[in-house]
Amino acid sequence: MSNKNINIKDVAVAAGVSVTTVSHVLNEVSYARISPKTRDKVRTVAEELGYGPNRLAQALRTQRTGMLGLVSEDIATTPHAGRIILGADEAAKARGYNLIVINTSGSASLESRQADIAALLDRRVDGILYATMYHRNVELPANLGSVPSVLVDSVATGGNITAVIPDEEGGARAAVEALLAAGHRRIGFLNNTDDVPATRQRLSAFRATLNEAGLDGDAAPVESEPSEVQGGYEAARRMLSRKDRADMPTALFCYNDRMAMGAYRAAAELGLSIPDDLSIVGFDDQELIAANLYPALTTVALPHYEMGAWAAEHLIDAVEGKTDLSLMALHPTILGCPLVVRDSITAPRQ
Amino acid sequence: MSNKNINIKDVAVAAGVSVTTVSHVLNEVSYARISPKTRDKVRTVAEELGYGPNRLAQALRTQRTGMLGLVSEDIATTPHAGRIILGADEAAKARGYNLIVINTSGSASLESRQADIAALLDRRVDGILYATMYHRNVELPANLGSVPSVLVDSVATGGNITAVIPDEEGGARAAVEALLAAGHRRIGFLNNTDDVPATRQRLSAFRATLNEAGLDGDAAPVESEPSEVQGGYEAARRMLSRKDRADMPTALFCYNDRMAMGAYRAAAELGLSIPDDLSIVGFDDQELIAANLYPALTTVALPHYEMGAWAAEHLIDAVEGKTDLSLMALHPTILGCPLVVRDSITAPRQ
DNA sequence: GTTCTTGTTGCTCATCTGTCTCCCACGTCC
DNA sequence: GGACGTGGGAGACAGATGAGCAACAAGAAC
Repeated sequence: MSNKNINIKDVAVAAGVSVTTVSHVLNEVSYARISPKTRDKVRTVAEELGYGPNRLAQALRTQRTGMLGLVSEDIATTPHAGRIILGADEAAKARGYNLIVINTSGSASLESRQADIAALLDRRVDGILYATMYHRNVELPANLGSVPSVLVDSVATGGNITAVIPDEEGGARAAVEALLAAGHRRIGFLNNTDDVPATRQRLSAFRATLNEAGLDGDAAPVESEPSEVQGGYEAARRMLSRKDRADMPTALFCYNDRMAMGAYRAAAELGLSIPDDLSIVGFDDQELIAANLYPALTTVALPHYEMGAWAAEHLIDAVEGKTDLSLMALHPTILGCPLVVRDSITAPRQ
Repeated sequence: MSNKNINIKDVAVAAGVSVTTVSHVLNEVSYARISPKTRDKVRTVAEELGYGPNRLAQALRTQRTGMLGLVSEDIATTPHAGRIILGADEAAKARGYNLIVINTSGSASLESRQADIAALLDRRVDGILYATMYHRNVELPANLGSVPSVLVDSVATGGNITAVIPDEEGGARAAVEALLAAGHRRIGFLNNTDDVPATRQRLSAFRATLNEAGLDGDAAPVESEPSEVQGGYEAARRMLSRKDRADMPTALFCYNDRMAMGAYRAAAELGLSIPDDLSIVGFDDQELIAANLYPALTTVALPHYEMGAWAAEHLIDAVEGKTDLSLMALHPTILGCPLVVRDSITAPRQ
């Protein structure tokens, strides 16, 4: 398809019919009565000429562009953004849509983000996906509301916009349960210091899961540091340098893979071998880290691909009138965070 | 700007002038003679109404969409893709263009990649950026030629399409020179086994740089493995387990940061401390790894952001007739790979 | 057996989407 | 009657869409 410079009129002339007929045939207009012979002729000619409709003209007339705007915060900083884009792109492509991707920074002014949305609206996108790079409450540009939109990986401060987010609690639960299942009873948590939902939810799930296993979740050791490698290192040093040996955790649940990476180093320095002396679970499944640490890190995957695909899918449904987004806007949709088993968990010694 | 549903006619009516006049004023058409009063009036009204031109109609009329297609191979696999997109997006945005991003897989069939290009052409993008995720020769879809295009991070097998690639040799040279400058004389190279240009070019630059320093580059030790962490580990084990201690390298140049990560582990196992016993330089500057290893890895950065920006910039120049891409197509443009100094290099012992 | 009505089938015409741009019109002042 | 200053009209871009027009057949009325 799509030899530029061939338009519907060329096809009409070559097939010896009117433009209208070509349009009717190619769009399979239901009420159009056209003989099978003519239909064949039109289709054959269109094919031969390599005709593809000019989507601009089409969009102008039908008031539908088949384009979705994807504004993504900090696209380059994390590999997560790529997975969201990939999921959205594949879902969109499967339904004949394309993505206009615009990068914005999480620290960008509201005006600049508003300008990005405006650019998308000027292009008459059918809907907008607004993706943030970590699950938190965001303040949305006001003009976002003028077109169907879905939030990816965050919820809006004002509420009432459809959103998909990861199941932080479920993921944390899965991580802790994996440690419990391996036989661990003294489990520590290296938490983040940022005030984001994930921090609170992973912590509460951590405690709750321990409580449900008959342990004292509220007494379980937690050390908080910034969620980087260095923070993980320091939190782990503190936690693993406890006075009483019998008190020391045999397993660590880390807020993310980067902190887990720091914990690996702390363990190495303290002469603790992973997983024999210390089991570790991470969170995020940043493959570059998780798969490449030694031993490879068992961790919880964030469903970025799935969130991107879910968002695109439902946005398109809304655009096509198959769904009412406002109904879904009441509560964010929560997608599971599966455990990715590698080699960093085993039974505790003895 | 861009309150949907407000069109130029609304502005014309509200301002009490014709559509033509509004168009003339807003586009600052040079030959249009319109009184300052009228101009003010039109602009004020347009502002008040929140008018923004419908880019679709504009594009249909002017035969220019202000959109660039970016087809990116394996967008989600590496963070590099994000940097290319970011560079391209920022350069494009600065000139009023937007990007339609389409993902494709490096292993996708030529037809499927051709279909992606076709979708872009149907949307009448002004030009196409074709980004691959590692610098190699690619076979391009034939329909790419029908619109100005630029290859990012690779060169075409057929040649004669403008391309930007990283300066592999310069980067390797910088890495080796950093080791030489620190005083190292016995330097090993952990190379990749893939048959890509980078493999050959980094190797030849490695040898050449040593030769120029008065050393015997051709005798310098090289171990090749797949360019992953595990490969780096194995190559480093072999290289660092040489019979003769006096023969052992005091510094390692690694094909990429992942291999360097493997080398770190090998060094740790062999009781070699980095950088005191062994200096290491990587390549790629994958921040997640390079900045987070301990000690932080000195490495060579690939100019992905810069390549994306360069490509968008020159593509737009070509679209706007300011540049003739075919002139640049003769030789790929080469962008520098700067050394990123961290903590993994120091002077050799004694 | 002819003419008229009615119904189908097959396809086309006119109009619309929103914007740009070439060309023309009108008035005024020398 | 030009020159100048101001502004408007009518396509054109490429396609979508619904009303409507021929052509023909079958049945009805005479």
